[in-house]
Order: sequence, then structure tokens, then C-alpha cells
Amino acid sequence: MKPTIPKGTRDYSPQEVHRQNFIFDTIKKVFEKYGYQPIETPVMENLDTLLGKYGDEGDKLLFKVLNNGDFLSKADTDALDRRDSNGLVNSISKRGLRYDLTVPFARYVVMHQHEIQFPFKRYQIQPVWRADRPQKGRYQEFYQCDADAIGSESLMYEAEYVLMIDEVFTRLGLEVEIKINNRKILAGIAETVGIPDKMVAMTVAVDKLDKVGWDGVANELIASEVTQDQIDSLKKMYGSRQLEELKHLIGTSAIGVEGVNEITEVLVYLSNLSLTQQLTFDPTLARGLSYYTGCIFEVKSKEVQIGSMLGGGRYANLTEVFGLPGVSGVGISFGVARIFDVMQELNRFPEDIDQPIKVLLVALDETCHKWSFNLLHELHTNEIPAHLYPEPAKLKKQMKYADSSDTPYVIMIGSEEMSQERYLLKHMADGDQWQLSLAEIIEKLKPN
RNA sequence: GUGGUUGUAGCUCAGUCGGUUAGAGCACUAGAUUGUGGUUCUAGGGGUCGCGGGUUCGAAUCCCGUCUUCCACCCCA
Repeated sequence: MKPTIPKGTRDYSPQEVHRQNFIFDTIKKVFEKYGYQPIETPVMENLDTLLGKYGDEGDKLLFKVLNNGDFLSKADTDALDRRDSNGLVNSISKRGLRYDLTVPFARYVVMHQHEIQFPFKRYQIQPVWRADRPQKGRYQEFYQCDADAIGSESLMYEAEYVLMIDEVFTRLGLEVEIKINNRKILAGIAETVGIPDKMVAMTVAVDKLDKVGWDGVANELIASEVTQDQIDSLKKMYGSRQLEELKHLIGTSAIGVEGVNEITEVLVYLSNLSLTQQLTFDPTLARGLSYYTGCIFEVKSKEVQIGSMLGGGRYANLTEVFGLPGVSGVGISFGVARIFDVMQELNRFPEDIDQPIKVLLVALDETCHKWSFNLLHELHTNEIPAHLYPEPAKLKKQMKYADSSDTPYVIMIGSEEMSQERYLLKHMADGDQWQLSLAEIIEKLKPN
């Protein structure tokens, strides 16, 4: 058979794993520095934990896991006869793959509420799955790195996430725009314009403003039965993207003012600190899953055309459906596959993260090979990543192996070297070589 | 989920109007070179032309289906 992998998935070869780990480590270091604790949750959740949390679109993108055993005998035969896939799902699937890390976290918080000190700050680095149609930078399986703080309404956390985002992308050597908005502002705008019932349609349309312009937005809104007057009014609201001006325009909407005040407070927290990346208040930003209620975040690359590399926001009541009302949380989620693709395209990975094997031992005959096995052990004892070619093959073949696997050093061991206990150490890149004792070699190759 | 696009050697790609045994570069293997990789030269191995069906005397080439890739929507990290 011809081997393939499912669509939207990818293999990671050694170099790619090293590079992905570099991203994980960078994010993890920042998370831990800010006092976040790691947790992990199962790849599968019960379907009713996941359903209804991401909107209708999200539900469609959930991977369902077929029940074990003779699931068809328990299937809803009416739905089956009608060829009604959606109706059939309940009776043949009770589990699904996690779609994000936030909803499983909310479930975790409720289940473990008695062992948790609130506010609880946790981070989580695990893959998630979405049955989306793949595109560049869009996969069906990808890692998310989430940090969330739950059990506090303080806007300090929003400010803290801006700092964490700024630090992570700066450490990765990327140039990004951090966008921030607030769902309450969007609600306030909808209210002011007179379309509070059409807020979702409005945000979805306005989110595309930069892409399709006002004509495109207007067309979409007219399709949602928004009047021309209301569109004009909306256009006026978005005439300026300045917070002060918006506050004035939104003045009659209590929730809108609240949203503006929240953004303002976040900016006050940040006012005495300097950011490396660009932070923008963007009232067109809709973003986020349906559970967001307050501030929302997004990060876009300023260097590469690709979807957002981070999303996040505040969810006032996500734990309520699991039986724990009144607990507010806020968090961010780094999309590692996209960050990886951006760094790959821009060639931003440091060079020294790709070299696990430092030296290849090359033995010239069977006796030397056995002897070299002891040398190998000595190197390992001294924490030097080393590899002995598995047989005393032709020198050319062994050298070529070292060369094409990018091993920086080779040690040659022949009968002469063996008897003198001084070995030939060669640096592959520039061709320099020295006759050295094992102790000298260890000294030279030892990690600092 | 909707519309389009792509698939030929391990990789990147040629392949005319449907016509004989499907090619190139790189990579790989061996030798030139019995203690030195990269450069060079010589020789060699490697292909169900994504998969299934159809049209035809004859299909990599045309048609249908399907899978995959990428793109635009939708939505998202």
C-alpha cells in the first residue's frame, strides 16, 4: 500500500521538532515567569462538553469519535433511514476531539474547583483538532499554547497578556501587530446604530472592512436586512478609530461605554511600560469564539500574509454551563503551526537548535570498533552527544554519513590511534584536524 | 460546507495533436580513490503517470467519480 497521512495533518522531522520545541520553550518560559501552572487534559472530551460552545460553525468542525462495539445496533434507525447525519450523531458518537483548550479548561476548573485557589492561572500546550478545509497555515491538527487566568474580573490580566504576547513574539524575533477590542464596544455600536439584534451579523461584516471596504460591508449588511440609514450611521461610528471619539459617539449605550472604559483601563495599566511590538485598538476586530464577552485579542504578522497567530479574550461565564456560575476568566492562545510557518518562511530560527549529534566516531577495523565503543561511552558520560558508526565500513562511507547528517566533528580511530591512545579529531566545516587524547577531546567538545 | 486548482522517479519539474520502450536536473548506489566528506568524471538502480471506472485499435494526455494539495469564500490559531 501507499502510505499517506490524513488531510490537514503533517509529519515533523527532527529539524522541525527541534524548531517547534524552540517555540514551545520560548512560550513556556514566559508563561512560567508570569506564574502560570501547567495542566493537561484528554484529547477526547464528551461531545456534550464541546457542543454548543463555539457557535454553529464550530459544532460543524468538531471531530466526532465513533462509539466502540456494535454501535449500529443502538443507532437511531429513523435518522439512519432518513440519511440524517446530524440526527444520527447522538446515537453513534458520544465523544469528540477537543476543538480548543479553553472549553476543556472550563470543564477542568468546574471538576477540580475544590482543589483550586482562585484566581487560578494555568497554561496548557497540547494539540487540538478542527475538521476545517485545509489551506496554507490552516491545519486539521495543530498545537495551541494557552494561558488563562480564571476567578477574577481584574483587567490587570488583560494588560498582563499584552505584556506576555509582546515578550513572546519579541523573543521569537517576529514583528507583529497586537490588536485589542472589546465585545461590549461592539454591542454598544450595534445598540447605538439601532441593530442590537443584528450584532453578530454586524461584527462579522465589519471584521472584513479592511479586506472588502465599505461597499462590501454594506452589501453583506443589506443582505442581513440592515437599512441604508443604519449602515450610514455605522460608517460614521467607524469614521475614526480613536478611543476618545468612539466614547463620545457611543455615549448613549451603557454597555458601549463600559467597553470603552475597560479598554482604557487596560491601557492605563500599560501606560508606564514600553512595548516592543505595536499595540492597536481596533474596533473592527470581531474575532473570537462565541463565548467571549469582554476584551478580545488577536495577533497578526506584519511580515507574512497568514491568518492570526494568536487569539484570545475574556469569557465572563464559560463555567456556568458546567454548573459553576459567576466565575470570569480571560486567556490567550498561541497558534504554533502558524508561528512555525512564519518563522520558517522568514528563516528566523536560530542555527544552534538543529544540532543534536556533536561528533561521529569512525572506526577503521573490527578491533578499533570494539575499542571505540568504550570511547563512545566516555563521551556520553561527559554529556557529549555522540554516535559511533555501527560497523567499520569504508572510511569514505562513514565520512559521507557525517557530512550529510551535518555532524560537526568526526573522531577517527585506527590501529595507530588505538595503540597511542591519541585520536584524530576533525572539524568538518573547515577541515582542521588534531591528534588528541580522549581527555583533550572531551575538553574541547564538552558543552559549556 | 461552496467554488476553483493541483497530482508524472526520493525531491523539483518536462512530456507536442491521444501513438512505439515516459524523460531531465538534483538525490541515491558502485567505481575512479585500500586512512579523509564536500568538487569532478564514469557506470548503475529506481515509475501501479494519485486512485477507481469509462471512451478509444491505442490514454500520463480525453470524460466521470474519488482522494490529496493549494487558492478564494465561510470560519478560525
